[in-house]
Amino acid sequence: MNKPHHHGDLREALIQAGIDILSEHGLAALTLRACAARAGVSHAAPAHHFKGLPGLTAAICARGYRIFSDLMIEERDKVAPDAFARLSAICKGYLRFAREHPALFRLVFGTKVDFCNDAELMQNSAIAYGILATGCAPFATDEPTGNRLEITIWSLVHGYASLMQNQRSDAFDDRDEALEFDAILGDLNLTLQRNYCSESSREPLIK
Amino acid sequence: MNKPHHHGDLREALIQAGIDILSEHGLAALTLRACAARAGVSHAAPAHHFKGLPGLTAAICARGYRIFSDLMIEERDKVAPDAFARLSAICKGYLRFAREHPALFRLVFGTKVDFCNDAELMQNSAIAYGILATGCAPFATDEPTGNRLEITIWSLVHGYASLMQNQRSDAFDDRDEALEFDAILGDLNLTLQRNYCSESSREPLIK
DNA sequence: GGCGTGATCTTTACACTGTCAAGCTAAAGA
DNA sequence: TCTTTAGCTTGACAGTGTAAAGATCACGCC
Repeated sequence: MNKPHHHGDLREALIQAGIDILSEHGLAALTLRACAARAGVSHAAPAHHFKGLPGLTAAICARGYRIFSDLMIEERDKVAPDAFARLSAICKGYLRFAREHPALFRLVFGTKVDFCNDAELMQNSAIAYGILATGCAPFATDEPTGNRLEITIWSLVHGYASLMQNQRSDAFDDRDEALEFDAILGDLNLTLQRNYCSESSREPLIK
Repeated sequence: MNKPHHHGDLREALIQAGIDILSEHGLAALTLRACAARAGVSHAAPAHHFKGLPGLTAAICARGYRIFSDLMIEERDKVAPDAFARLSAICKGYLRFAREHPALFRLVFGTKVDFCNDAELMQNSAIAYGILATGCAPFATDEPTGNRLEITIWSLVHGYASLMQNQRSDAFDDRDEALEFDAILGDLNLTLQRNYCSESSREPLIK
């Protein structure tokens, strides 16, 4: 056999195998052995890089959060420097994650992953939520309700994404989801705070 | 052995076993063999009543939806005959389901259950969502946006319940969730529709 | 180049899982 | 009473994750 004994970058290959398997075969197909086989190693090899299946799962989730963040950033960077447009775009990215990566979405948000033992997962999760929080910030007051607005929007987009993805009701049939969610966001009648109004007017000058 | 060969009501016992196992040991402990053992039968006995593990899972979900509906109805029936109070109470029941039955919540909303082959599951699901829809109805206009309001509230309460249950962010630490969600619902500034105003004033006369 | 060490993998074994099929038990109906 | 059918048990098997022993090999030192 001319296959080297040492893979070279097995940890990364296993994570990517997991992402691919989720994408092609769904959540039920994500097993340690499937990932190992796909990476071209024996079924017990992953044990060196991860603390069992839970460890691999956490690492795939951490990667999932990065993909999630990238989609939100991608959508946000497509729109004009307008606070509402930006928030709307970030939510669009959120919905894209659910739609384009259904199994990964379900893994990330539906499984009981042990956060405390994975620094990368905690970091990537915080980054992802931070993107949404910055999208909400222009509309948040300095009062205690400021945090409530963030919870509201987060609950809204997360709930919508979950229900949309489940497609468990006629209510979600045949819809342009991004368009509808935009309308829902509009229904909230979000009010820009005063300090953010002045920043908005300054931005064209910078560019 | 004085144990009868025929259990007598095995289907029901297996479903209840599943509910108990979820409650006591969490979602990962829900196996065919665990349910069979708990019901006092061999591991292959459930195959006569359910189409494998997916069939048992679907039946447990159907039961889960009933528990879900009961909680929403229970909370709704505690409050005054006021449209907003009723909607708020229904949402409180929704959040109670997530908090009091975390594993069941995750099973019902997080697993890919095959709906098309289980009439009871479809029916119970429709009943549950119907309760929420009736809570929204007094605030829905006859315009196409009427359905949007239902989606909005549904997304909101579902997202909030999911995130609260996951407890993945400091944003959800140390909170009275029912109180907060009430405030969030209040933030929406829902407007009663005209026909419902007249019904409200008629109700005391009926009683 | 040889040797030692540690990292990285393979192999083997085992227990748990769901499913299948044959066989057993017993309840219901003729 | 006999036959049929429902309802279960038993045994087998393949797939799963984990543990432990063993093999391979990369690297550094002499």
